[in-house]
Amino acid sequence: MKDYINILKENDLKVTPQRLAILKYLDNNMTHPTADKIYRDLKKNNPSLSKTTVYNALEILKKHNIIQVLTISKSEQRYDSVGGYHHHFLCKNCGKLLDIDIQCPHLETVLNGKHQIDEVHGYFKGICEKCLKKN
Amino acid sequence: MKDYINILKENDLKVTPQRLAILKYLDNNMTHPTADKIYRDLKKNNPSLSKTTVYNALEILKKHNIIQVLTISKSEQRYDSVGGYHHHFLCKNCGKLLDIDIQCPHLETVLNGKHQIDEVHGYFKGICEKCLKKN
DNA sequence: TTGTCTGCAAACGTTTTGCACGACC
DNA sequence: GGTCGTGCAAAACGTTTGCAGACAA
Repeated sequence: MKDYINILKENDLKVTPQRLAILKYLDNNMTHPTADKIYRDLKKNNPSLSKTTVYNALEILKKHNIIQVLTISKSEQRYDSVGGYHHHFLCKNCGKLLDIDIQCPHLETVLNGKHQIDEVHGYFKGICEKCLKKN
Repeated sequence: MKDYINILKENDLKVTPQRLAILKYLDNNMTHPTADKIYRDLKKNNPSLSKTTVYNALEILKKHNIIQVLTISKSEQRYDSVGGYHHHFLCKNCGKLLDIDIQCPHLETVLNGKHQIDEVHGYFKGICEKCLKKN
């Protein structure tokens, strides 16, 4: 188990139970949840939790590059603990959001000659393996 | 000038002045506007235009792959006439959304073995050339 | 103690929905 | 005449803001 307390301290962030819970939740959750999903799930064990706190915590964790925001789904943001450089696939049939562990360093290299690239998001949409087999 | 009427007809879509205006606007606009921007600009020459119509038209054009939706900016969707396969760069400083005309066929090829890939979105974020020179 | 974080409620901006009217085949 | 598109208003949804009290350092 990761030392979430130190992750926060290393980034000069105050350690609060809420931040720890969110950090831990994201790190153990491969579903790339929305802020609302995080809120609803964590509220079960912490009934006083507020949505504002979830948004605040996500915002500050994002600023320190501890987590990243995915905008692959329209009209809602999904969150991801930044465990190595990877891309994402969204199944338009079942809605699952999967990690894609292949890269394309080619693109970033070419681009970095002109603009300064801070973030790279590869979003693929279609029908996932499981759904293909069903039909 | 493209034959927007035929684009609609080929897709078995009814031809209306509103759809034509939106199609033409998107095709001649490199800024990847939001639905609201499209609405505000087109309303100048067509005061009776409603937002619902803009959303309806964008939705049906999207379904027929005549246009595509970009989710690179958070909390708002931007639209793009699908003129060839390309990626996008968002400048976090000036907010400009630029077309990137390089590709990475590698990724899609690998992925297509497992999942069925219908859409590929490459989103790059950082500081654009112009903003870099200013500072 | 001091500055920051939390939690509530209200506001906000974008997108969606329900419905009546109008246009077109 | 029946289907589909339009336009208005209202609702829905995710997110942000203002503020008072609570907490971490």
